[in-house]
Amino acid sequence: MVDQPDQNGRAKRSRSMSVSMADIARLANVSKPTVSRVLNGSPLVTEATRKHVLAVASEHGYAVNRNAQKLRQTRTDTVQVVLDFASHRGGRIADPFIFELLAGVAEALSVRNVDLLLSSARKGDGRSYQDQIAARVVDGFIFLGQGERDPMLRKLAKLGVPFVVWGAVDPDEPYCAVGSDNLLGGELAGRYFLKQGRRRWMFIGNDAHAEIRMRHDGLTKAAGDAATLTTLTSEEMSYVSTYRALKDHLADHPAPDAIFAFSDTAAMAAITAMREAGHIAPRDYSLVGYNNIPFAADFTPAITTIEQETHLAGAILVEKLMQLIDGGRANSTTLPTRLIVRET
Amino acid sequence: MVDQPDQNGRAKRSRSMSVSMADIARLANVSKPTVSRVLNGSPLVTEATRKHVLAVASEHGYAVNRNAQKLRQTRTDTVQVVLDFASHRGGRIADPFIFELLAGVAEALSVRNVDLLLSSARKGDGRSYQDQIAARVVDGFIFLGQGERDPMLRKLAKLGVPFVVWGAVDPDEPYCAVGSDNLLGGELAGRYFLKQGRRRWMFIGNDAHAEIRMRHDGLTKAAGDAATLTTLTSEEMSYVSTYRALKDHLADHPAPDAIFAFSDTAAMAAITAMREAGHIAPRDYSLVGYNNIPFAADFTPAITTIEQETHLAGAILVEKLMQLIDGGRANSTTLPTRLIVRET
DNA sequence: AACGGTTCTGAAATGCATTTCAAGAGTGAT
DNA sequence: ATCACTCTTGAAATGCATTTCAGAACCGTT
Repeated sequence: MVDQPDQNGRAKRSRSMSVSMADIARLANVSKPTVSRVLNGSPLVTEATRKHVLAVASEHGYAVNRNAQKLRQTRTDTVQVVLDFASHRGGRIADPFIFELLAGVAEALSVRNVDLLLSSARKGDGRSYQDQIAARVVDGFIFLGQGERDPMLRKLAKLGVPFVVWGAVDPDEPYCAVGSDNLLGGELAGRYFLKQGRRRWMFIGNDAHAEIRMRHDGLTKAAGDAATLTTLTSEEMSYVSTYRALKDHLADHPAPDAIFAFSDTAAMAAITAMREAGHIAPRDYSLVGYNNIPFAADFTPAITTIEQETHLAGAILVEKLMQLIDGGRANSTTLPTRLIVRET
Repeated sequence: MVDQPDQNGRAKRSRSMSVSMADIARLANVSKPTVSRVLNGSPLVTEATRKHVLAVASEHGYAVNRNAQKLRQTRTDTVQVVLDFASHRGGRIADPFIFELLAGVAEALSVRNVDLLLSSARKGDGRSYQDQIAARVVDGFIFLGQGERDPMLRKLAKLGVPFVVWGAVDPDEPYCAVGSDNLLGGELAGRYFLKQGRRRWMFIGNDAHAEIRMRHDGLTKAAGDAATLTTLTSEEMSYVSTYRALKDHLADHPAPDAIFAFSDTAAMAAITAMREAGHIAPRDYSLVGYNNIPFAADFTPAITTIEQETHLAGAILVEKLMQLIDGGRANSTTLPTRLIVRET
């Protein structure tokens, strides 16, 4: 029934190579339904038959053909995770944050025995996502780190495609988004600055991204009348561009005594630029980064930062998506953030 | 035939919701085979029928049921990428290197229209991988960043499961591995040191990993009689443990005038530890890291490092795997590495 | 011994697309 | 008008597991 693979790591694929449920049924002297029931843990079979069938199946290395199975069932038990690799490829990956999020999602799916189909964000109009559902490839989608693709997502939501998004939470959007409480993140940074007695704050980040804008808003809220706030923005916001922008700024402006950077990478750039202008943290200014990337703790000085709980985030994203797939509804949520105080 | 999804992002799932090829055939007044031929670009159909069928299909948002399709065909056009998330989860992710590799693989698969099933490395004996093949879920595997799982891989190879591995290339192993030319990497670092006139070298890394051992070997080879070589090892080799180990070492040993670190992260730790002992690069010593992580260029001082071509690596891994899946053979290859000279 | 009630098992229908093989339609040649 | 061909098209078989429904086997009752 099954051909022997040869030594060279290469299986001969004769026509009837694979074992089917019918084969197992025949070999075990039972019928297909019985085999099916055994394999699916149905309580309707006798312990004796169960053991016997299991033995035969295992002896022949039989595994249920998942395609036939999925063809018959409504569920595919597969979720597609859409990642924006492209934005990373050229400019390399700035933050390992998305990777951690992916790990969290992968773990949560694995616990539920759901497969993870990974794909890169397509240029697309969303039609390809619809097709994936129609083709019964996946039950739903998790979008990670899409910057600004709202129109497509809105359309997808209208079509009834089950999906969840990691990103800014906006109650007006018709889909379920999960994201850190960015407003709180900004506030936490602000309160920390107040406690340190800082009064001339700077925010580094590009408000074009909803998530970053909210961090900015949180900081503004915390500032109130107690502090002044300047903003440093550049299009790209990589390490290098942040460094340059800050250097330029310091050339003809007074230095801030507190900096809140939208990412730890930007925070490191800020520290370097400030040091070169003679300003040392925490002596001359306080600084808070974002994401708590592994290296933030190792940097000299160790960076005070806002942590987003990636593991929890993955679990919640998956939970919400499953609710949608089960035909329920799921509303957006923000996840708590936490200030991790280090040297800066 | 198709129900309207309602406003709430939630499709009603009535029994006969989905459109099948038979439906399209009926609606287009042709037979199933004709629809199938149209959708698969067969040249056997008239241009007129082709257009008509395509129009009907698109009008009804029809997409071929991939499960039925895969059930019929021998190929699944899906590859499983196995990643060692677990090693990252607890201790967070040290290097973004694996992520870049993943991006390279994802891109290469996407070009070939092959789906990517992402999974975390299981404790497993390899049985689960065999089952994935038997269950016709995937055609083969790509293992990324497995440290030491050779016995399992050897077994898998003997079973004829198509797979490729990113890692140390050992011609004695019965499977196809793709990896950087670590020996060359070590040599490049050594030659660089020689050119700088350095004579008292240090290698930082744990030889338990085959890849790292080869970098060590390459360095040793370059040293020849021209330089002395000490080795600094710790079990874990994170930033912190590397930093501590080097600090301890410097307390009662003379400082090296050249350091080759197995990773850029370790290189940063080394720079910090050395600086605190009063040794500044490149004034007092030369340093070469590994992987060219994005931050290596941004660090102060900018780190000289060895680059592994992740994008190319992804493409090669995929190419080799496809050869195996097509029933051919594939032998292991090493990919060129490149020294990127920066400040250190 | 006969009946009602449980348990367990199997035959057949079902989900959907691909492929083989044969037949139909159309063209040109004789 | 007929034969030989080439193009297109369709009926039916196939791949495999799940589910429904009916039947078999067995138990305890009366």
